[in-house]
Amino acid sequence: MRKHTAGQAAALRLVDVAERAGVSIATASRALSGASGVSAEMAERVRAVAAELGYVANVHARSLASGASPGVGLVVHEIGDPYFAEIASGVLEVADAHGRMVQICHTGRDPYTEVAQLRALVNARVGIIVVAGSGHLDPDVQSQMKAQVQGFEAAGGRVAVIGRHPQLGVDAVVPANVAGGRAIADHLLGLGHRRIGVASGSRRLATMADRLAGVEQALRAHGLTLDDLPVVEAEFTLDGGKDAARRILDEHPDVTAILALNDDMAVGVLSVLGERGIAVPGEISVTGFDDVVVAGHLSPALTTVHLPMKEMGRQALELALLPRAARPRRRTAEQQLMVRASTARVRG
Amino acid sequence: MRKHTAGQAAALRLVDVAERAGVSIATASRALSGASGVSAEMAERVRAVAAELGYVANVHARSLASGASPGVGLVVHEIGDPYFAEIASGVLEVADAHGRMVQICHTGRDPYTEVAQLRALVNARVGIIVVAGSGHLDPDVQSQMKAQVQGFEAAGGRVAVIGRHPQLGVDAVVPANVAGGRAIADHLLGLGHRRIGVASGSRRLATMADRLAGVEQALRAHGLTLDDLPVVEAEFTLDGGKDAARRILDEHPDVTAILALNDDMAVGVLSVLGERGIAVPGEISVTGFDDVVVAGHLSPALTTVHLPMKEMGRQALELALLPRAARPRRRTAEQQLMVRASTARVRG
DNA sequence: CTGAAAGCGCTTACAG
DNA sequence: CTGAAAGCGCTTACAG
Repeated sequence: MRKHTAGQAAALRLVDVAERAGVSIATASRALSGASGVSAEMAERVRAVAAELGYVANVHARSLASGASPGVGLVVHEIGDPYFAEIASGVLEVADAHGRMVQICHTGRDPYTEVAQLRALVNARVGIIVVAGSGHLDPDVQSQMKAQVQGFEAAGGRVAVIGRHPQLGVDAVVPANVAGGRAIADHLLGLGHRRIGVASGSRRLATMADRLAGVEQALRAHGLTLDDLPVVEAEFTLDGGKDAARRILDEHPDVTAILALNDDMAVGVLSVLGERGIAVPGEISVTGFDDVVVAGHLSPALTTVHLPMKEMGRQALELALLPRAARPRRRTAEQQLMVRASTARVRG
Repeated sequence: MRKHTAGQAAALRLVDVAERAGVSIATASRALSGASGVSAEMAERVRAVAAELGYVANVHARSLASGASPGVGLVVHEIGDPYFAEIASGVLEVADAHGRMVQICHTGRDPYTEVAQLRALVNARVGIIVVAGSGHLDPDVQSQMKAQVQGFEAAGGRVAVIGRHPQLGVDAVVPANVAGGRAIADHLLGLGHRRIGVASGSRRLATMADRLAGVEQALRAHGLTLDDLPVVEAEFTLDGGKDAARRILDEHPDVTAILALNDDMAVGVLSVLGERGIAVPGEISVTGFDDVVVAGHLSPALTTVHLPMKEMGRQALELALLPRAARPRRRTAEQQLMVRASTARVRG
């Protein structure tokens, strides 16, 4: 007896369609999957019957039989974070257009959790994986990531990453983090700032390394290096930004600007400056990075580096939808400096 | 020959574990799924072997054989929207804790797309569906939703919704939208505002109806009704807020406050007021609804109604994880008025 | 408690 | 081009 007959919901099966169309399930299967080896009229008839009945293939049966899966897995650090939410939006848009479902995983910003989520996705037999978090500089993390990814691709899976993942060897959409870091630091230096506090996330992340490298390039043109600046590491979040701001202000009360390595941190920085009654940009200038949607509406409107997050999400999935290339593809996502109200010429 | 032997990634199967443990696959299956009918030591041995080998069951095979699926589907209007991103974060957190993967779907705010996504999820054979968007007042939409949901639950699926969905008859987490609407309108009225423009999303949404009903309750205490106010319908987004603000200002230049029915719209309203050089709250007060994370950091900090979005996401999935009850459960998510800098006593 | 066997709903060589 | 049959990796009555 069929399962689920308790409800009226018992889904149609391929046999139902085949019977109604007067063909074998083999023919019905081929017609529906668009495979060759069926006459045009036969295929048309089967498809018409399927459409009429509202038949949709059971993905589990299909995946089990074919070994392939249409599912796409998306790994983000934290979906509540606007940066990842906007990327996810782009991924969903493209997935939708291709009739694919996306499974989404949190890592909570822990690299080993990321490896575990990757494994979970592989076990869930998705056909494509998009990793939206930055690569990690730790060799142990890298090799574990690489093992998962290679196993997955060897089995026919496709993966694309957003951000630089050293050594991973897969298709990637790489934001212009170095150029962005250079641009935002140049902007601050051009306004006369020299005592710049940097609010950074974990420096083990490739994203952080790249943004800092850009900052360093700009500094060098002015005879400075990062070592001359207070660079404070904290969580790469709003609360982390608060934390970093407090430490910068307490230990280096003479800073005239705080350069946060993402907008979330910048919001936290603004919040602490507000609490302490420090005027922005009157007394201290503040910058962010990413340009999340609300950045232009903050108090004050945030000077930051724009990155096209949604587009990055779209491109990553599009890359992964392409057949695997002999050598990994790489798309660069351009940055753009957005000068707004949170920065001004250095005081005094 | 086994599939996938091209790569080293050929996943282990239950037979591999069973062989290694010296038992039948039936016993191995029972041991691993925690079913009864296996001796404790046998079960322990099998589990040890599975752990050692790193075996994870193929979800597709398992779902196909058992008819049940551990997957959870999440339907949101737009994942790039902070309201839904925060809800999703809560859902993912609980899903993670239960070892379940979540498939996420966009509706683009279209009710018929929502029905279609529901159907897609049912076809994907998830075991649980969480619908995060507001219910719709259109009877045709309601009956289509209901048909999908009932079929799904009849087949053993579980669904929970966030927001009021009239007639749906499923477990629900319902935010205190009426009370919130009353509170925010009361606040404005208490400050002396009478000419209040309302920036609303589609009034076909239950959420909108409820928030407006709350506003109306507050108005009545002052001898007013909604009909006395300019209520402008637009997209329930930042751009929709801009649109609504322009129409309100152009057609009713005498308003002293604009009450937006969510924070996204409020941000758009603030943006237009800024463009036109209208001081907030000096000339016009502005309020939002939801209290997304950045609301307190906007320019000016937004007076709004706090809703615990992440917690709502958690609760919804927790409800859906429970066995179906005789009558639908309902949890209320409390609101809290957050008075910040965007509202002030009416001028002159 | 344990195992042999049927079956879940598909796809895909293999014949014809 | 079409179909009968094996097989994908599990679960679950059914015997023992």
